[in-house]
Amino acid sequence: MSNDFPTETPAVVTCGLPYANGDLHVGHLRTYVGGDAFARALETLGQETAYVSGSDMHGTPVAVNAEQEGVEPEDFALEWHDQYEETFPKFNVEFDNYGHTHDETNTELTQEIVRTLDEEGYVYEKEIQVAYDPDADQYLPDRYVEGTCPYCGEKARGDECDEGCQRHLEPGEVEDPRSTITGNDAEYRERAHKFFAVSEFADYLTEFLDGLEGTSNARNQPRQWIEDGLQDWCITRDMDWGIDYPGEGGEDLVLYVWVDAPIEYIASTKQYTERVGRDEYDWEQVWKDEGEIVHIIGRDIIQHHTIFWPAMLEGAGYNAPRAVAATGFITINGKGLSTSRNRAIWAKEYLEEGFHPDLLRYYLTTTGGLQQDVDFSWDAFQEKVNGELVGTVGNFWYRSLLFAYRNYEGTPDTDVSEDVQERIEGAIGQTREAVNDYDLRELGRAATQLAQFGNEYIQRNEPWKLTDDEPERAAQVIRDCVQIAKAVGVLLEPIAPDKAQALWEQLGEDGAVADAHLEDALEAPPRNFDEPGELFEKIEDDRVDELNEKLAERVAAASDDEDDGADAETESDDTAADEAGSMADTDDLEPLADERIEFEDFQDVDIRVGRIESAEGIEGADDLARLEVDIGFETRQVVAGIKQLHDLEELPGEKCILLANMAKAELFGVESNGMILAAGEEADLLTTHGDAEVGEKVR
RNA sequence: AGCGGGAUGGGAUAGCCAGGAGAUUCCGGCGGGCUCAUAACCCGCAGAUCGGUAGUUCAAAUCUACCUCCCGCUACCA
Repeated sequence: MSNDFPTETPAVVTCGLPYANGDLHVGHLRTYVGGDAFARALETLGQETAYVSGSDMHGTPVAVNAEQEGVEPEDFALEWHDQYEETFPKFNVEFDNYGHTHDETNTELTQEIVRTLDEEGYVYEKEIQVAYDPDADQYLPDRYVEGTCPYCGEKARGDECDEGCQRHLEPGEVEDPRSTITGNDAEYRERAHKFFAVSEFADYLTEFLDGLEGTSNARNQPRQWIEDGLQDWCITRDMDWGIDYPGEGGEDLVLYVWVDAPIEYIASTKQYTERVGRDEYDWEQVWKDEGEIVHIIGRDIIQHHTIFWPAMLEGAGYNAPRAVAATGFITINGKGLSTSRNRAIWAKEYLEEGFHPDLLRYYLTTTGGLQQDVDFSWDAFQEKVNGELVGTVGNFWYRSLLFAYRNYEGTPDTDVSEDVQERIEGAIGQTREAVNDYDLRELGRAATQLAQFGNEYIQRNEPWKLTDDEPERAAQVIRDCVQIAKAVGVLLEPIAPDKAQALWEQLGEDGAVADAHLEDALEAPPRNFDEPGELFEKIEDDRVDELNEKLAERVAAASDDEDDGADAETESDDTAADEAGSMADTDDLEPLADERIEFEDFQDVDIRVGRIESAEGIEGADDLARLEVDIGFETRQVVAGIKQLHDLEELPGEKCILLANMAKAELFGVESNGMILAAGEEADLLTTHGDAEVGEKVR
């Protein structure tokens, strides 16, 4: 789009709604901080911008969890909503409006939009099979039901095949349905539901994606869906919790959560207008007339924002989004973030450790590209903070301002040199480009590289040597440095607003650096300012060790809990089995096979003598071990479920029996090329007791 | 099975969409400088078959095809 930011028309930046169902962690923060930084950067460019979001209150998980806690869904969700609203400002994530999907604005707007879609002929009614629990006398939407995936045959939830092919499942698709509430077998009943004719938008969406800005994954991923043929979308559910379906024939239906959730973007903007006035910001102009809509989301909800949502907007006569920027996930120490295993850095925890929010903001926005998955570790965090924020930015700020203060009581009374002026202009250009590329890392780099230039500049010119003999040149150098310091502050504000503001105040500037525009980076700072202080503090090694230990302990404790839980469930069985095993009670043995096979059949099986070369556990798997087995001709990598049953260190050197022509398989991402033979629950390894050589066939 | 992301000097990353002298930045190593500054900062050096193979091209890290390996989501059954 040639229509670069800043545009004549106002912009709205949104970020994916946090689902009111659990604590916030760094994975969430990456999206909200990213959106916040982007919105701030737009404003620095002089773009009229609103940054809005809200809590996602509806849907079955909230209803289910509320039920388990014995509270009303609304109260349950509101509690989380309140917590989110409190937490965001602590990370300097400042929404112009933060609402929730259950409030009046969103409820009304959602119903209005659905009504419009209906009137425009995009909504139709269809009888579908809905799972129904006859004992509990209720219908079972989405995750209230589980069963078998019709596509791959795996166990699946009502709304998606979570364990198998990952397909999104429409209501009525799951086979062998069972109620998750009662565990009862469910039956399918005919039930009239409302459908949104997404399929009619295929051509529109293809064109829409061609012009969509943001990250490439958001543009490419949905194309596959369109090529495969779009399915119409069931937009109603048999539930109490949600927004009532507004049209005829759906009196006891509520809207599917993904209908009203994105509409909160509009509703939240509307609330903002209602608060500040239409002259200040006009939500209708942005959403209906002309405006720049930018969605910052996690990469797990791309389809909703690039298929369903733009189709809804188009069908209801609203503007299409200009950009969808989808962030990658966060891993912790190289492993997947797991809330159930407590392998996560929680928002609350980070704050309790006493770290400044801007440090995490900087880390999350400048480590890796926006759509890249990013690893978080306290070591990397320390390295980035100490190296870039303390060493480069903080140090430059401090040495420049301190020198200026001591020798000139502020900004030396002279003009900025041409070279430095140009260098700052270059950084401004770099920033402008970064924003238009939705590249937050580059945004940060524009600032830190300028600070680095400042360090080189002061070093090269050595003003401390000039003050006596060449006072004018010294003043010039410091004048330049103070200007660079100020420019770095303006450029860094979107990412580290608090620290930038602190610098602003040290420079004796009035007002807020957040209100400054890029051009202000070239305006002279006040003539006088007070003695500056250090704005960034080093993180010591001891501190990092401590944090790593805490994290490790926590993760260990969580997996212990899990094991305990599992043990508790099966403990009696295990004990019984152990005793039975030693007594070889035939009642516990698998019955002998009745069917006989021919010798030819046995010939199909290629069993060899092997020697285990190495054995190591597989990360993340409790039982699986990766073995390298020498079978004479070659060494095979085999995955075996023996990790907990054997001392892996003792295995290398042991002979074993290996089924060599077993089909290859991949377990936990590790290829298994063969199968080790073992007996019984304890996986007692089969071996030879004579001098059979490695590679010899067993017959 | 599947889907997505990745493979670039010791480690971590950029560049790839819009091909053009074998490449960015950070950390680490080695050597030097400076002392205004938070043992900080500045300069220099070492180090790479840009995962593999084939192809398109005058030219490929960059495009195409295939392959190998890694990581995440799902799976503990080999």
